[in-house]
Amino acid sequence: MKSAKASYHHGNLRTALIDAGLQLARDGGPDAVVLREVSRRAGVSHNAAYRHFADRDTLLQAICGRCMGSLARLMEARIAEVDDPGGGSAGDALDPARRRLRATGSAYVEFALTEPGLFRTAFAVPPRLGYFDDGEGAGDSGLGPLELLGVRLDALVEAGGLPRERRAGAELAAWSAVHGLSMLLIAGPLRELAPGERDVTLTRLLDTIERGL
Amino acid sequence: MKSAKASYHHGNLRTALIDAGLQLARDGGPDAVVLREVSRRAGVSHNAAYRHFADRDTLLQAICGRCMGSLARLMEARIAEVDDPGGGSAGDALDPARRRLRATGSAYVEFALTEPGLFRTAFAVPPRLGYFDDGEGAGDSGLGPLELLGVRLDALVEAGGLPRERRAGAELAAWSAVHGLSMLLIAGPLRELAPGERDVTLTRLLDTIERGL
DNA sequence: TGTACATCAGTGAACGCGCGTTCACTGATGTAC
DNA sequence: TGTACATCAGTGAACGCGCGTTCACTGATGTAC
Repeated sequence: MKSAKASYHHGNLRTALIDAGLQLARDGGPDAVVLREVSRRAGVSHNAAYRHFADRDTLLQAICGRCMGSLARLMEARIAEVDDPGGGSAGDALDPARRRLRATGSAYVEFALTEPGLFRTAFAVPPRLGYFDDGEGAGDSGLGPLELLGVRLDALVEAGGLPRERRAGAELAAWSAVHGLSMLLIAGPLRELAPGERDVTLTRLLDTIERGL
Repeated sequence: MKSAKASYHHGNLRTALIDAGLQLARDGGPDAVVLREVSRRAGVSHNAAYRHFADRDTLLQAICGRCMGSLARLMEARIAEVDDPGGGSAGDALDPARRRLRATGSAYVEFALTEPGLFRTAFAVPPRLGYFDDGEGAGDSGLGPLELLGVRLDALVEAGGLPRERRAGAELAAWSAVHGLSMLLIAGPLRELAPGERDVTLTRLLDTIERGL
């Protein structure tokens, strides 16, 4: 029986560093992901991280990917919660398709509001590095937030709720809307909005998008 | 004839500090607004700023206000560029109203793309301080970005292009959409998008919003 | 099975940097008489 | 018009802090024979 903590070689330091960084990001956003503090929390000297990451930016990039993955997973969960009314009448496919699309958007905003630090970090990939470089940023289904949205839009087309010729690029309009609302609510001029007003605003925004698509 | 530069008392240091800070924000965003560097650029020792601002955050707040004002002014300018077709047929009011609304939105995104540092700074008011505390953040008309948008929506209602019962809260849906697109384009996953694709995306987004309102 | 050795993941100390803020001060300005 | 003085906007030095990164190193691990 060997204690992983006591051993000289950590064994899984890379993961431990990312986990520690996630905790910092959760509390303080991307700027709080500080290499020395991350190492401290992983119980390791502050230069050990260089065995696993080229520099601080590369570590942050990995953490950003994990944040994006968390966002994707919440979206997946909320989509899955929308129950299919089952059999029955023919045109019924439209309603669940719409509800799942709405769930996709409101899960996005929910994540931003409940985990603002992680949300901000998801979009804080250092300039010279890329988003989605490795397979990170995806949820359990292997799809990222944008792709999850795409699947919902495809389903809406199938269900007859969205003209096929308007399908192209519909992701970006819908994505922009929920992303913008999230940003305005967590750090922007709408950050003082009362929770009740936030809900009303989100509902109206989803209505507007649904009509506009 | 006295040289303002040579005199011991600066005369207008407050404004000079804000101007210097704006230059830093323009180049590097809100994090680049560093009190010592601001003072250096204003040609003054690094603690002189405390005669005019309580601390760094208060200085940044003032700079944020100026950034928001710049955004408002570009919006005003682009709205003013939409020429009214003048007299003629009755239903003509609708078209310019729509075009001005679109100009409002595309000016917003234009500002974000051409002045990303100022744009990001406009929305970087320090947490404990407020947006729009003083009369800052407004353009030449005295209205801020959100109010300019509101005026355009009112005009659209007058012109018959927006049902009156949907007027309430319409700002926030439209604002969220252009704000989200801006963020995704300047720092988010869409930052690699080619300029041509950006234009297409913006056009589609404005179409979607216009239909959805 | 036991030993020599290469490899690799850690350590400790140091470099160089820049920041925000506070302190006691001083020089310039404007005002009262 | 001239002078004494209060006020105020600056200065220079220092405090305390924390960061990212690099260096030469050492202790643990696994492998070849």
